[in-house]
Amino acid sequence: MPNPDPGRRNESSRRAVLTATLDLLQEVPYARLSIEGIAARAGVGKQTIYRWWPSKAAVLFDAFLLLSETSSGESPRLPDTGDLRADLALVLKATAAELDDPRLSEPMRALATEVAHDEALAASYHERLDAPLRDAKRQRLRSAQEAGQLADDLDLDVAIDIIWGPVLNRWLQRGPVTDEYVDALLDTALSGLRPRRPAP
Amino acid sequence: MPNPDPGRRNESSRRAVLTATLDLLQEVPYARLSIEGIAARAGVGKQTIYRWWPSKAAVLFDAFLLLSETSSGESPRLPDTGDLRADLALVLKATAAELDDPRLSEPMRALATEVAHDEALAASYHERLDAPLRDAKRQRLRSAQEAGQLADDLDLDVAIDIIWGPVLNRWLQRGPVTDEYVDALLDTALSGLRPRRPAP
Amino acid sequence: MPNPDPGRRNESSRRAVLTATLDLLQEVPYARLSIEGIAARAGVGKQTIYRWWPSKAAVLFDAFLLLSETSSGESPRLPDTGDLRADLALVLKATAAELDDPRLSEPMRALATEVAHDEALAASYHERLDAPLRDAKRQRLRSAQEAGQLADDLDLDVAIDIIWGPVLNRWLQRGPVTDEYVDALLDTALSGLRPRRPAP
Amino acid sequence: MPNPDPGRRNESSRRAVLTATLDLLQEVPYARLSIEGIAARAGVGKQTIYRWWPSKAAVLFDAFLLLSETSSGESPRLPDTGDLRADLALVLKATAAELDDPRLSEPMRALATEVAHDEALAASYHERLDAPLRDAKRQRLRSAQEAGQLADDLDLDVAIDIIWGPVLNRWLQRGPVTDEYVDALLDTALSGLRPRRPAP
DNA sequence: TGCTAATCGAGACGGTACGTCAGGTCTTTAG
DNA sequence: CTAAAGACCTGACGTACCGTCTCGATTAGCA
Repeated sequence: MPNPDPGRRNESSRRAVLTATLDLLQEVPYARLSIEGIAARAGVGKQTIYRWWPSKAAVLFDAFLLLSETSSGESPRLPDTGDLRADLALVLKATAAELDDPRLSEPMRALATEVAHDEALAASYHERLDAPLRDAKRQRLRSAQEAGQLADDLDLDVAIDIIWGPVLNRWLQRGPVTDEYVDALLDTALSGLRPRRPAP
Repeated sequence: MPNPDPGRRNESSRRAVLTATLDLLQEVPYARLSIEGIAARAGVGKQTIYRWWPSKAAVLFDAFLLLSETSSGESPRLPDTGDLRADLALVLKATAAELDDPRLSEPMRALATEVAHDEALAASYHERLDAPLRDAKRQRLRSAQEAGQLADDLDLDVAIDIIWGPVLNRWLQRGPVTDEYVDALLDTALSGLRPRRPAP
Repeated sequence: MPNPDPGRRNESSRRAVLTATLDLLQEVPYARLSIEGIAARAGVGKQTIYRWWPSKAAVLFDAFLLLSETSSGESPRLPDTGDLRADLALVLKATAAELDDPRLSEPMRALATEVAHDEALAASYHERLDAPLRDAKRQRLRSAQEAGQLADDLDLDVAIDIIWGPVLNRWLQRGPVTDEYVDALLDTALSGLRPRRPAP
Repeated sequence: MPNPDPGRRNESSRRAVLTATLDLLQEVPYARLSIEGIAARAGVGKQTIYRWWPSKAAVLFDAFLLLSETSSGESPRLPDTGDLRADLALVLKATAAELDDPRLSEPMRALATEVAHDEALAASYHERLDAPLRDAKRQRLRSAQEAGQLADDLDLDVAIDIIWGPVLNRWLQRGPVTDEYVDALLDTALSGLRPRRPAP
């Protein structure tokens, strides 16, 4: 059941709106993205947008959802070669690359900032976008934990924050997220800030 | 000389604009903050705002600067009792408290999201707001490092990101930043994700 | 057979539309009367209206027709007591009263102004509504003429215009149509503007 | 003092709006005349119209006023050759010609129908447009009355209605207003409907 | 009496215009 | 010369209706 909405909603209009949104985000900054502009580009009446989405942010969210579903399978998984450090580096560097690609990063930036201002959108974001990803990350970490590569008493959600939080935060503050940064981050996070005890 | 602008700029108008901005942010979400609204509240002509600030974000930035200067001294310092863990917990929990107080968090949220979208503003932000804070943090960590409480080869900037990044990220995504979270984060970050003692 | 339309037209829907139109005209000014509003009030699909009427004005016209048929018999007649002056005063004062009653005057005003703008509607108006009334008026005047109360060479249609034209015109321009006005009008029209007896 | 409005109203914008209104009325029926269209044609922001006029009808009224001031002097007068019948015929036929010229008749029709629906506009209409004309008509009739060409006890306002009412009414109902009609009307109105007493 | 085609209520759709808000520029008046 | 005030053109907002177009679900005539 791809269409959760009742009524006689026109699927092709829905797609037109979402793709128009994504297209426009490549051309104008999010602040200049207007419902009117989306409707015009999509060849759709404004009312059709207002009928099905409560806000510009909601359109953006669905557009981003469309993008995510297209780019990846339904339930994402992290690679698991047995080498946690390598797997995480791979994923983080891929993420960093996405964050550099305007096709993904512009909608993402817009979504991130809208989430910061909109409680309801934040709930949707966590439920539909963040949770599946976080599950995949947790699963990979648990696998490593079971292999003895992570501390037994490690809080995996905190661990996820320690690995991904700095990257996202740096990106949002428009700092460069280089491969070197990822490597340094992973080394530091995995080993911890304190001195390791020298082997006796 | 806190006023870098030459000419016969009217300081009382400047203050009126900035305080009006902060006041309004307590009443309306940032998206609905308008130049007209600020001018009206400040009892100032619109042109006076356009004359001295290039954008709404710039006004916001100066307003936030005013707020920071008021709340703390010019060069902030982190407490240094010798107990790094305790000092960091104190600071992070204080930060978490500020992030819960709308008087600070609303302008902060607005600034953070504007920074994400505006390269020029991001530069100002890093230079005028982030850098001094980061210096203070780095200094505290260096002190700990010299006391042997942190690894000798630790990259202090990465360490700062690992400590503060998760908190800011979580806050921006509207997750609760509790004292428990801060404690768990600090424990995990300081010790690292890997087991301290590899199984023999 | 009052229903000239062939096919399987639903008479109850027709009535519902027309009475909804009349009802709404008591509540909102004609300019704000909408097809959607009529359909909703009538409990009828919009298409049903568009199927059977070419325009909002056509609906109004039929609604007015319904009103006229209800209030009077099919072929109206003017009273004929032999006293022309009295009969005309009676009729004109009754008309003035109707023009003061929103139940009739609102649809009437709407119809009159639509007629002014719509050639086709004007034709229908003259054929279906005005002609029968004018016939009745002409008949009454002819009766008076035959009784020697009106000039032999009088153009009855012009006479009708001289009697009813000022009243309708005054009403449309929102001037008060009082009994006194009717009396003065009749006296003046019947006697003419010129002095009856030229000075010797 | 041609500009009764306070503030810094831009006279050229005012003129542009009014002439655009008149121009558009030559191209589209009044019902299709939109504020948006006027603003676009006049090269003016919509807000400028909404700032100075309360409704589309008010714009129309001012436009018509402009037209009237242009076509005639400030205080209009009716010709007075001493021959009342001839003077009235001249004026009425000129009026009939105007009513046939779309340049005047379209705004006039629109104004007449708006007046029918809008009490406030009707007041303005009577004060600013109807009254001066009616004064001129009354003055001409009084002159005739003093010359003994009209009955001494004639109510001049009723007389005006009897002469002009039928013409306006016929025009609004889209009947043809021919010279023959005017002649018949004048003859009948001046002499009255009743038989004249034969000279003894 | 059952078939089938038109009609029905409902309402989504691409549009146009509404009347309002704000953006950023410009002009006017006062100090 | 600056500042408050606010008119101006522009563009987007979110809403109301337009007239057209599907949708099942009656429902009425003919077969």
